[in-house]
Amino acid sequence: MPRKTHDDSLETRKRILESALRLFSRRGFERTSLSDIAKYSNVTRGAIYWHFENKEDLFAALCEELDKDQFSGSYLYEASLGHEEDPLGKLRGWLMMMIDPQSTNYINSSIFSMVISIINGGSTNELLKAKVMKFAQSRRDFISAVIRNAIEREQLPKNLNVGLAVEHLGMFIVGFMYQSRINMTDDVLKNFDLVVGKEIDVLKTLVNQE
Amino acid sequence: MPRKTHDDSLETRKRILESALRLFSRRGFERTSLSDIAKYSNVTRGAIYWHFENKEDLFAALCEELDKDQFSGSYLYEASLGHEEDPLGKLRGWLMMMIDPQSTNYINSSIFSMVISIINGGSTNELLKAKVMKFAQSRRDFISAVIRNAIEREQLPKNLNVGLAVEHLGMFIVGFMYQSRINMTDDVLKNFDLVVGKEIDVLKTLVNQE
Amino acid sequence: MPRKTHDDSLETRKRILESALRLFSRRGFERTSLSDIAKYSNVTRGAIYWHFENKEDLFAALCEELDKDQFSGSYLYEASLGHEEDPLGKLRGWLMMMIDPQSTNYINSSIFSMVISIINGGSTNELLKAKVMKFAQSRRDFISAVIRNAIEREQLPKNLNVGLAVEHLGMFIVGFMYQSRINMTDDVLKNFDLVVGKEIDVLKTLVNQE
Amino acid sequence: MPRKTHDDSLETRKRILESALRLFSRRGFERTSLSDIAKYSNVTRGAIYWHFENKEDLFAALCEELDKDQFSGSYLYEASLGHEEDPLGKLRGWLMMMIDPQSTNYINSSIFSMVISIINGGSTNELLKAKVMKFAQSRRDFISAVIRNAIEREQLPKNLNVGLAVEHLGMFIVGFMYQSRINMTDDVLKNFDLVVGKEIDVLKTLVNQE
DNA sequence: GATGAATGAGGATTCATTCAT
DNA sequence: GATGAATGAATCCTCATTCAT
Repeated sequence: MPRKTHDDSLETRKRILESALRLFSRRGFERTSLSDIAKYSNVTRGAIYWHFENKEDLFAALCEELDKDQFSGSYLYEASLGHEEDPLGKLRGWLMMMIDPQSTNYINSSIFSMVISIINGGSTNELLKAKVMKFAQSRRDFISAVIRNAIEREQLPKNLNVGLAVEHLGMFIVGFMYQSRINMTDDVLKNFDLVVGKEIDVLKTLVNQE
Repeated sequence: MPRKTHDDSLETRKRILESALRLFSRRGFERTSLSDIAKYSNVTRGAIYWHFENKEDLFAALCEELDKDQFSGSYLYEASLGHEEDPLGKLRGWLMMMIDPQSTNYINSSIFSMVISIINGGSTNELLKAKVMKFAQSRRDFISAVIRNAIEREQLPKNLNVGLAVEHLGMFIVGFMYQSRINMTDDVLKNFDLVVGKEIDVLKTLVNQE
Repeated sequence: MPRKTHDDSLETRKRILESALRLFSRRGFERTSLSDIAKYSNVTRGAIYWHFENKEDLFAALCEELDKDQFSGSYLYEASLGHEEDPLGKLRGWLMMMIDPQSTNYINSSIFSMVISIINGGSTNELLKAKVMKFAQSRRDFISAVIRNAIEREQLPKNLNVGLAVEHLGMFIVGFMYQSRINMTDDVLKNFDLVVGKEIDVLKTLVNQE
Repeated sequence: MPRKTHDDSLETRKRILESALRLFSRRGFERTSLSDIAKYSNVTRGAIYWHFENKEDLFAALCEELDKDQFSGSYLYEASLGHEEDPLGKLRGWLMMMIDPQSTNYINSSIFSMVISIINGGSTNELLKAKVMKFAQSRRDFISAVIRNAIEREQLPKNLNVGLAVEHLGMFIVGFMYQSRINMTDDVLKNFDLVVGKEIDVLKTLVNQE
């Protein structure tokens, strides 16, 4: 039977999004059917279509949602604030959470395989691509703010190539994520603080060349 | 139609594998249908089933094939040979080829999205998973050989944490690959030699900690 | 939201019926969804169900509505009145309006495609069929009255086969309608007065045979 | 199990087309599902998709098929031949067959409701529309040839407005068809030879006006 | 009176797979 | 060795309909 109140409706929508996140990130966009999501959320397929236009739109909405709160309240968010005194330290803390299964950082990361599947996989829906891109871009922007903050606080050199640094961090994050999925040896997990430290060290050296 | 010779048959098989590589790496495993591959290879779907048991088997065969010659004749291959005098230099050269669309390194790299899609995507075919894992492992082994070689030649420190180094390089490669798919800024491409240089610098420091 | 007055309610009902007429006649019964009608009327689907039992009932109501005023105030209506002195002239005028996109005659005509879609399309709702039939019959009755009137006024022969004449006119109207939808050449539109004239000439000859 | 030989395949295709004709003309395009057609032809839905790209393509193929043989061997065909001495007589004979349930003329006629549903119903498939148009045009061409033939044989006046005549006949045919579906009185069926005669009489008068 | 939420049946379409030839 | 035909299950999506509010 239909949900009665507006709140019930929001609750349903939330349940669908949560299921979608879980299943998409577990099995990928293609291998997850709306049926799966419906079952997992205890709603009918029709309900999904009430809240979202189609499967791609659901994904786009998911991206938007994650975009909104992927960093809120996180170390990264704090690191991006102007008054933060140790942005680099916070960034480091945020990176360290990538190996903590409890953290949203950990969960959100898994969404990236979908991002790539959508962008690269030949979806012809330009609107969807745009939203997904925006999601990816948002992370860039956040990191960019943190880096600028760190320059301000003289934790990073003045002549840093900010664009390059942002991208380098992106490679680091994505690279870790994927490797860890395939079959990462314990070596990395055990030495993750070392690895993160090296990444930050490298960041410091990515200055503009004459 | 005339009975095909053994050579013709091999040729067909090769054409199918090539098409599969191209299409899988372009659109992903799920979004590529056997129909697509058949069309692209100018054979019928039936022909694919003559050469391969099913779609997953085709993918596994592809992995095996790539495994065989993904590094043969490449800088990486040379770097792994015992008599190579500058293994680190060759490794560097190999990494640099990741931005060259002509190189097999470039093409093969893109196969990794599939690897992840298979491993992560919930395929229940253990045999397939095993083959795919083996493929991924093979790259590890090769890189491992190179690194040992470099230690031998004193280009890398004796107390290097080899496993960690291998994994770090893996993260670097995969990270670059995926970032470049999403929307990498020119910053990285323009400074790719710098970036590769930093990675090698980091490698040198990944020593076992007391 | 405020409780609507009785007038508001009638207005809503009217809006729905108007939209239904427009959309049904444009796209046909099947291809028009209640959603389409709701959007076009700026009401919700639920509102439609308040006023009508279901889609078929909406259609039936539409037929009844059209039935009521399809001819009121038109030349045909005037032609059917006992005191009309030139019924055949009025009939002619009414037919001429079939090529005038502004006239209701033009619009109502297009409702016939639906009528056929319902009758022919295998609806199992006998009540609906009856209503639709009644609608079609109503036109017959009107035309019949006009023809009798014309006989009275000696514009048509006494021994006219009235049933046949009515049907012949029906064929003429429907035939024109459909042909003009497919791809009628200008020949007909340019010579429409001639064509209408011929139809009336024929009418005059449809007398009972010995 | 799959059909074995090429002939079997043609047989399957034919069965599908026949079922489609029967069901489409009985229930209309929209109300006929591919499932219905599959069941009626004793094949699976998949088989339909082997032979036709989609539902619209099936319809287009049906039109093409009907186009090919809608007039072959009929009176109309004979009437269109240059050596026919009584084209108008044959035309008349062809028209008379519209009330014979056994004749293809009778069956084919019913396809026109679909034609209109497609053309008018908002299909966005331009290719389909073109094919359907071609089907409709083909009838025009045939009738046109007959009329020219009749002029040649001096059965129709030299200064006949051929385009108008063709269209008038079209209106007559379609008009009859639809009226007979709704609820035509016996008056027309009983007097059909009279009605057809009148139509031919009218044809003779559709001359170009000064 | 009307809305918003949800259902569920059914429809078109895709696609891996099978198999007689 | 390879093809063409066919199957059938799964998937996305639409839509009439219901009903608590």
